[in-house]
Amino acid sequence: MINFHVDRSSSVPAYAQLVRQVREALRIGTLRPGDQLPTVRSVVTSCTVNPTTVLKAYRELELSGLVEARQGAGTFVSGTLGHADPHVMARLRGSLARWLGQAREAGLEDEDVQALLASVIGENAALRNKEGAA
Amino acid sequence: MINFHVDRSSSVPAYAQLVRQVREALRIGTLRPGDQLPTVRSVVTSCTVNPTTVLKAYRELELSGLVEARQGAGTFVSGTLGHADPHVMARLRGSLARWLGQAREAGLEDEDVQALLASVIGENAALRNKEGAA
Amino acid sequence: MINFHVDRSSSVPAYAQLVRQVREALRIGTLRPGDQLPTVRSVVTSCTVNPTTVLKAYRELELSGLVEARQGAGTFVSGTLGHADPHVMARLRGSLARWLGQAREAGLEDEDVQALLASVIGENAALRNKEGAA
Amino acid sequence: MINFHVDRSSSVPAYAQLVRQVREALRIGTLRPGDQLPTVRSVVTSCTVNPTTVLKAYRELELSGLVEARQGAGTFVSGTLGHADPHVMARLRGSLARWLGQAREAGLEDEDVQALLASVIGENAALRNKEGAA
DNA sequence: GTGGTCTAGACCACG
DNA sequence: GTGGTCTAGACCACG
Repeated sequence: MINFHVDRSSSVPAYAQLVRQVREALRIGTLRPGDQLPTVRSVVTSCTVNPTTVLKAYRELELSGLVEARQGAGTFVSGTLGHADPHVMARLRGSLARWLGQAREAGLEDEDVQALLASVIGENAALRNKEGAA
Repeated sequence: MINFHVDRSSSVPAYAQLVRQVREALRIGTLRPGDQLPTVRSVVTSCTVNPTTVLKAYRELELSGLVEARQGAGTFVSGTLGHADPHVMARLRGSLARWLGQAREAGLEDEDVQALLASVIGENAALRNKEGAA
Repeated sequence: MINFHVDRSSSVPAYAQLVRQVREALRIGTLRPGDQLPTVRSVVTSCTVNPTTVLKAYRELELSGLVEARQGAGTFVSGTLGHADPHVMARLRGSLARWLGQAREAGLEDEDVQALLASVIGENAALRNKEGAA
Repeated sequence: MINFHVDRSSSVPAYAQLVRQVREALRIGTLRPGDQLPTVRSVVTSCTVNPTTVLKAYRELELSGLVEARQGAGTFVSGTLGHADPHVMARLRGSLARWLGQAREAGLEDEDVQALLASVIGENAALRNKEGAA
């Protein structure tokens, strides 16, 4: 079962952090259709947030068709995100982990690594736009 | 000069997006001490945000010692973030770009890629915590 | 609870006056960790300022670690300033009050008294600098 | 001749800092009618401010009748503030300096001392208001 | 022309 | 009800 964590000092709203964590888990396959999400009550105690915050996150996930609340039973994953082959995913994950190891050895911090990926993705998008226009 | 963009549909507040973009540019070396940030008014027109939103972002950067506002003159980078050797940074960027190429070929979307990195970073941190405790 | 007052004719910005009053209250022990600050809305009505002005003050105090805003709950003192023994503080306060009485009898106004203290502090600092250099 | 200093990190505008310093010097007798203020040019270089900032301060002092600009000659003190006997003033200054010595020994910082005076003055004012009303 | 303060007021996040 | 973000826009401080 997914293990939520909420960073109160972040400028991202708490409910959005929960939504993002579910989406990420769906992307990397940690969460699959049929899996149960933590109960609202358990998130309230583990993350010290208000029930309405959790409800807002779950409602947003439900509206995008990713989860389904079953009265009295709990909230369950009902959709998927990303469709890559799990084996390919595992391979890519491995090579990315190796890359991260090198980055760490070179002294890069988490924020450096994230900035680098953001930059490479952005550059990539710019390139494709150009090609698309050409 | 850095080129801001604000995604209004994001749950990340506009001012926080600006802050993050400056921090990322400092991380990857696109922005260096002495460089001028866009004037408040230019960001207002280019990103169609309110002056106070830009000022809030610039003020937060100033309080963390990264930029310096000189009244009547502009806002200038005055600090650094991340201290990796630019050559090493360039090499790592290159290998990450190649990895991204493979990921794209395998059908991964931006959100997949970001989720993967977040997951690998998290796993890595957990490992190091364990080692630290041992 | 601290009672703010804002002097609109002062050249000190309203938000800075609020910040200063909190800092002074922390110094003299009127405000202690755990105490709640007035709600943003109550300051708005009592001092007839704008919510953003109060928020700016509270945010600055929060960034310097002196208070903590809990959304939906209020803003609370979370830090301290000055560490003098309350008893010593009370004694010094008493002798200063007596001194002020004499000053008033001699016809000194508030501004005279403040100027005198500023001057004595400055002289004192100059002396210590000299000693430090010697 | 008065020696200006401008704290750029203060929230008090630069021009207001200059005005305040002249007023304080008049209060404590450091500056007397007939004394010359520094030339605009010299303040510009010593405090690295813009000529217009100095001019604004001098103009404000002139409007309140405290100084007089003589074309081609300079700016001169033409008024007074506070009317205490210099000998009394010197005596009060001495006792305040002794009090400050005790405060310093007790570990109080500048900000503590200023907060204490502000508090004692405020209390005093409250008392007099009550008496006035009675 | 550049940054900074502030108002009046809408609307959101959270408890 | 509490803090937080944001807009539209006036006006000030400074170079």
